[in-house]
Amino acid sequence: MSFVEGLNDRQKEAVLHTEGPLLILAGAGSGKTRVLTHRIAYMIEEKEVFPNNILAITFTNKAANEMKERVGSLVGDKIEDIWIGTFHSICVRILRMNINKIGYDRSFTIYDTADQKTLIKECIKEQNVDKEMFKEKTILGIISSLKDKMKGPDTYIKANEGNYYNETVGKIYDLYEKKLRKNNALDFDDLILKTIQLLRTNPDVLEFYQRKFRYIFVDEYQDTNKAQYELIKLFSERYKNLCVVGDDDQSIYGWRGADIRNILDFEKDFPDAKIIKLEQNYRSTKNILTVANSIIKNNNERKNKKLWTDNIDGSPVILNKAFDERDEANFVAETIRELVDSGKHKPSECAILYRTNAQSRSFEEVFMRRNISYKIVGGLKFYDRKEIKDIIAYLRLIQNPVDDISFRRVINVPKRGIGAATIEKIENYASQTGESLYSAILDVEDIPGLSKRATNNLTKFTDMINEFIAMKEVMDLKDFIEEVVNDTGYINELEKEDTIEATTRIENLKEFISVAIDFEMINEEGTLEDFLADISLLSDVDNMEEADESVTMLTVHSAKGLEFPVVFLVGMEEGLFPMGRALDSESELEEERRLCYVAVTRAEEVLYITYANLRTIYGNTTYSLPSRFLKEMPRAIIQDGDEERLNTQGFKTSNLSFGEIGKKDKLRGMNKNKQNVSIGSKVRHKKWGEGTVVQVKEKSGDMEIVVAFKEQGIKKLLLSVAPIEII
DNA sequence: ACGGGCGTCTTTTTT
DNA sequence: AGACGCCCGT
Repeated sequence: MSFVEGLNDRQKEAVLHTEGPLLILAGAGSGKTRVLTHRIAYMIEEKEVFPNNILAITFTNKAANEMKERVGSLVGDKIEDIWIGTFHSICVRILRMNINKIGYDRSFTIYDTADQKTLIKECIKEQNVDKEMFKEKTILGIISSLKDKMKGPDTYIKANEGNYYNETVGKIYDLYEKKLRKNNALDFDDLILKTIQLLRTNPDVLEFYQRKFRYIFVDEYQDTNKAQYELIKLFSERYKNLCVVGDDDQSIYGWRGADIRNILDFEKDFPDAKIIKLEQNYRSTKNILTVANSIIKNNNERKNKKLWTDNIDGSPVILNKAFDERDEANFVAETIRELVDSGKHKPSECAILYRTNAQSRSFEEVFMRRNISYKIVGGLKFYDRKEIKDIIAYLRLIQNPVDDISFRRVINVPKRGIGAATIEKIENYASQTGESLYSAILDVEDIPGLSKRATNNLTKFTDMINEFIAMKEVMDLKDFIEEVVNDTGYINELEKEDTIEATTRIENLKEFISVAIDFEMINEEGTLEDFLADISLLSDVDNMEEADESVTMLTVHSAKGLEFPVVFLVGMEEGLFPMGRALDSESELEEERRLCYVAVTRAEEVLYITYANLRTIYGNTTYSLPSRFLKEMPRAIIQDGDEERLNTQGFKTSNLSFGEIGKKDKLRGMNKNKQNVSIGSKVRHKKWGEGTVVQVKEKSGDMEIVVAFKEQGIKKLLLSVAPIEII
């Protein structure tokens, strides 16, 4: 069997180049996964590389599973010995075996964002500082970005001497780290950082993994941050057989610490690196690709690369201007209806891509009303639900009793008469003795000031948890979790509630148990520890079911790596896409542009782009201009779906060229003698009917008027662009 | 221990 | 607009 059959020349070259550093610049839809999987298979089957000498790192579990499946179909059982996983899961695997060497217990807990928040709140409180000035979200953001850059609290404090705010943040950071340590817990960033620390301080461990990972792959290299970069460097130092795959044009996580320089500077960091560009696209039509190319070429910070395809021209990209977000949603719904009724596409082949999650609402409303089934990716995650977090907290406490965050979460859930006053007494005592909360209540008599009742309740609690700790050793996972759900009285309390909400929660818990069953099937030797680590590294896209008959709605970010025959890119307006605050920085604007590029390249056959004239964001209705990115698209292959429809709705439309769309709105109405508006004037609005002006004020060279409409209530309008006339 | 009222915030989120 | 967190009253 040949592993280069059916590949193009560039792809073949990438498969055959197995020794030394290699950068594969893989454009969207250029068959990168195919190259990666074939390259691994080729190495194993033809070059006699041992599977256990291969490490493949991806960013998502989904990508990891896909790779496992595809490589597995080429090499069979040997797949078992290859380390394929996300950065985080690979690190967990290494840490589970070795973290005791840097002073943690191997049963460590992984804290998610919510746990981090709880912890940081505690730190701020303990520092006794003005919490108006030190917002948890801001501080968490600073800490996370420092961690991404591998800067510890000490360096930060030193670098900010004399700066009260920063110094204080540094102290909070320091406290945060100490608390994590004390709870035997690691946050997501720590998984990488502690692995680096482990390798740096233990030469034998480092050598072991360097020898083991003789061949290394990293997918989505453009999204790596400093810490991940350092980790890869450590791993690959010995053999330098490092193959990274990425696309600088698809770097959209800069705001999370992804450093685009990692990919732009690969040749500098790894001399003698070979670079292969994959520019042939197998996914999209020529028309779609032309639009994508003409957008991305406006960026400066990029490698020179241009996608091309042998695919057909396809249908023109269709642009639609809507009146407001409801109108926009109706257009999308109608179009999907037509596509489905005419038998051209299934609902599951259609996706709606937006910039912010909040935009999904208008689509949901319209789709629900029209009975079109849909699913939303993102939003409230399964594992973020209260009942799931509660049960997980129980499991974590059982597994790692020094985890105070989990302790606090469950100590009085369900209610067992242990209130805030009692908890405070425990805390005071524990902070004196320096032990964990759970350890403190094991000797409950030693804690001063507790009531008889509280003491009793606490004893019952420790008896229960201790029993669980003993049980987990002898029971299988699913039975054990069921036991916890029942014996804690959690289900009981929900059943008593007898509300629809409580029933949903019970359903969710059942779902959680079936997650455990699935886990047990895949991991026969899996322990509670493994299970907890596994689920804390899961995301929403991972659980996306395929092949059902509904339209997918998701943010552009979540859509990365996916493809759909029909894509609706919606909300293409200045201030929304690109986002308002990205406008003052060139690099942020470029990231928005890459985001737009990612969106466009998700489409295989048909691409619709829509924008609305009027949009309500945060309860504020404003007029918006079409996105600048629209003006970067070539007029020639874009069909303005606008005209016909607007005419039927009675709106004026003009024949201005595409690049002038922005001006169209400004021009309209300017000659209508609107200057004489004052408080009390009666106006008629195209959509909202008659109203009375109640306020007039100047706003950035324009007049903003506030109008009380008879039916629709109070609206703010910009005089120059609002479709109103004075009556 | 719980609920109501009020102020605040609101981009994206692979782990 | 809507969600969330916090404070205070019961």
